[in-house]
Amino acid sequence: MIAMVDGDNFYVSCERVFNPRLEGLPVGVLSNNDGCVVARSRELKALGVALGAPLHLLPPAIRRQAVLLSSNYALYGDVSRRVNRVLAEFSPDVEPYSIDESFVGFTGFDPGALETHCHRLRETVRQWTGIPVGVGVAPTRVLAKVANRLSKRMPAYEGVCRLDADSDVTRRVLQQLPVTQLWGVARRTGERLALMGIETAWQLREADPKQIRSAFSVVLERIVWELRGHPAIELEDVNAPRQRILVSRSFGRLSGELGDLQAAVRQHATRAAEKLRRQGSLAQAVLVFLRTDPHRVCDPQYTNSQVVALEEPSDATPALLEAARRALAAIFLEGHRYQKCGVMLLDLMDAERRQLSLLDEPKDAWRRDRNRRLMATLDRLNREMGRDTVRFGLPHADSAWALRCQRRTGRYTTRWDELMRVRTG
DNA sequence: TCTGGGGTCCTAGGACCC
DNA sequence: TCTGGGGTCCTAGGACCC
Repeated sequence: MIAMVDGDNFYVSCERVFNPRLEGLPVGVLSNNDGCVVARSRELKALGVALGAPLHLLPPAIRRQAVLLSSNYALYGDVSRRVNRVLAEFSPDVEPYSIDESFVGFTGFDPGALETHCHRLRETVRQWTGIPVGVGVAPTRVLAKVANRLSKRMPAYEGVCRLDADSDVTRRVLQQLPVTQLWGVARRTGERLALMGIETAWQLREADPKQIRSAFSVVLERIVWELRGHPAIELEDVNAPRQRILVSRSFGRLSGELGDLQAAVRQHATRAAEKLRRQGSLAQAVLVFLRTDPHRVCDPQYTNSQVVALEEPSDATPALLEAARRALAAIFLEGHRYQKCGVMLLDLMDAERRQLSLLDEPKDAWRRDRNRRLMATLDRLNREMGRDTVRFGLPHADSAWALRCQRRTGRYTTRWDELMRVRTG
């Protein structure tokens, strides 16, 4: 059996841990740039605010009534790690899946005692971290997701719901569940399934896996097997190195200035390089993209991207910055007002397994070693003394591309200075 | 005025090879 | 009228996730 554990309104719950006055109030957390609502407390949901609702389209009455906060990912990430440490007390097999969800394997545990065990798990997470979680237990991940959903919607379960593969309860649940509510089935697939007369999770479960595979894909076939209680989905290790690294942001306001774009691309490439070194990889190519604002239908639209290959695989910020600069120069057009740009690092490889070239000369090895030590020193300074203590190039003051996040609460668990605001603020 | 960011996997189809 | 066959690799794009 496997459990899916996930935080109730996770971002809101994190905020409430550090500000109990938010309990009982309609609270929302906003995306980057304070753009739209990405997490809602139960009270905010009750006011009819949809997930993803743009902030500027919320009725004034709701904006007055609700507490709307900028997102504070440093805080949420830290709380998430704490929750996972608690889960590890209950099983050696914890697989973090996203910032607010983890699978917990219970292979070899006494099936009869599982629910009691999960109730204790849930209470301990609440006590030690302050985060309320729901727990869904089932033989497969897809069913565990369904069970998790039930654990939150049906008060009778008190936060822990178990679904066995062939019980009457499972059948009734799946018969009432629209197929698009399943993990891995979204609108597009739902539309095509409806044409075949498959609208509930139960109907999908009863479909012929081979037929599903040929009409759709192996992905959907696996979901059929999982619904029947046969595990078919393995999770890739979230700690495995990423295969590509993307850093992008919408601008705080639109800009047509090359200088603004260059500054933003520099910043994104710098961040991407830090992520790259943290996971011990080298990049072989850099992609830069930019685009105008698709919501301004009257403005001329332009979107483009360019890949620049590096001369040799690298994790050195200057090499990546230079490639990004050239990529941007290749696609920048005067006369557009840009809304977003980003930098992607591609063809990543393990730094330990660099292919040595026959053409290498001693000075190449020396240069690489010097670069490596320079980057390591820079990362250490920025880690210990604060981000951007040492950086390449200067930031623009009041940059057009800077994020708006005026409603952010303190990063209480990772910044001493901001923790103090709890007491003084 | 104001609409997020960062990922993965799979498939189809083209290029290329012998 | 009929114009090989089989394989690999790569890329773009679709679909999905949180």
